[in-house]
Amino acid sequence: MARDLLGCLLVRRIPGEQATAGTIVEVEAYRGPRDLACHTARGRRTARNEVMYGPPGRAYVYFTYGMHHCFNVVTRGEGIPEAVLVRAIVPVIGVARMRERRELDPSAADFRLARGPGNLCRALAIDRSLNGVDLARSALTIHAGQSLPAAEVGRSARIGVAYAGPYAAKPWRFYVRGEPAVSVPR
DNA sequence: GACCGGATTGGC
DNA sequence: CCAATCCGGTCC
Repeated sequence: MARDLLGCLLVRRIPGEQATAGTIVEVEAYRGPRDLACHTARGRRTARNEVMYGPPGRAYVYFTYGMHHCFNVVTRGEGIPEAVLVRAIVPVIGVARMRERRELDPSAADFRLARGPGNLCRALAIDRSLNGVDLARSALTIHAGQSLPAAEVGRSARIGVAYAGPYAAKPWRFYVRGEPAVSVPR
């Protein structure tokens, strides 16, 4: 599911504003109770991660480090709490609006607008008000894109999960090779 | 109710 | 390397 999300278009709509959107180029799979890096590790079930236990195709948005949001796609649900973290998109629609939200130096390249999960959420104005929304019909939607040749997909360990013991090294991060919008290790 | 640390980011 | 900044998970 994580691999399949690469190449899809993530669209953010706000009434009275131009839409903003981009192509997904970096994701990570979080594989439920057995995965010590997952918010549902060891069957944890709390108000924060509750939507991971619900139906698939919804947004799981959480707030972290006191200042950043992260956006996930719930992939299994109904008792199987797994999700895919979306870490980067290539800005495609409403690029100027995304730039306004980021307040970056005007000389910064477009590929920096939504590189990294926190930056992506800022660029698309994603916050906890979108936690639980249906990604097929809501202010945040995902649309099929062109499929990627396997040769263009890179894999690595996930970012920022060094605490997860044996699961820290699992190669469950997927990204588009050579794409500058992908966060650090490309 | 206290305490600890985070699926990050950007600056030094 | 480290500060920013606040919420949630955990334990008492």
